[in-house]
Amino acid sequence: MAKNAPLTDEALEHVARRFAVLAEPMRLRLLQSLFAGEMNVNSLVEATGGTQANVSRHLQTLMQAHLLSRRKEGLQVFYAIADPSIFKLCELVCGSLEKTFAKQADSFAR
Amino acid sequence: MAKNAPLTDEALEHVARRFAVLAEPMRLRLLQSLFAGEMNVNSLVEATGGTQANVSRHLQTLMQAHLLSRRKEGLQVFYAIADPSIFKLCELVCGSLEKTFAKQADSFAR
DNA sequence: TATAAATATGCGCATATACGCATATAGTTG
DNA sequence: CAACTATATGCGTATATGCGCATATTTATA
Repeated sequence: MAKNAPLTDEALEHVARRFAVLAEPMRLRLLQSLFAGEMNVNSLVEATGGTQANVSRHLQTLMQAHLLSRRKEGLQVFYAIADPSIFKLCELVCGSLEKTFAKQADSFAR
Repeated sequence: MAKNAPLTDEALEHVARRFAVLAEPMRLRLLQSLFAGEMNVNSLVEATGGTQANVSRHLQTLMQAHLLSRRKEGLQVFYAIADPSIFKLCELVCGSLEKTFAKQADSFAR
């Protein structure tokens, strides 16, 4: 996307969709919990403080975006991060936000 | 965000907001146009095919997210990318999507 | 000062989606 | 098969936001 040929409209929509999937605090919370390794739904419900229905729905959204993998074991379903680019994405955004806030703090300090 | 302490709710909302700003095709189109260097609003209107009002609004959104810088010169206003993390973010997402689609194509091919 | 050009903004509508509630489905165990 | 557990889903509502249209604002120029 950088210096390469401009993306087609369809490609841009895919990129936008990927960002949209990451644009919900609850989904970020789920991903953050899964950073430590795979977890079943109930554990994620406890870890995030969400309702079971809502957590299940968000997990489905993350699955459809190919960001998670799903494994059934008896009654339980275990989810895990399937797309390692998530780690760097979050790191990049956090780093950028830190810089921005540091600048703002700085401009107040002097 | 990776192995570090979990982010606070407030921090998560900021991260989500950053992703949300990137979750619109028109804004991605604007950023893509600006990858080549700073441009004024009218040029961006032509480059993206959007209306002047809509382009102006999206530029404001990108400004509020601290992703762009703004420079006035007479009647014109020039915008430029102010946060270089955008480049890597887009590269990461594009790379990840390419892999996903390649896998899907592969699973059909055999 | 009047006019024109470039950009920004107020407003209304249409659409997307997050959430809560209830319920359905799948799998286990008695 | 009945009861129970874990997870998924249908439905309605509230909210957010993208867009078009008209208009306001800013700045240059005659």
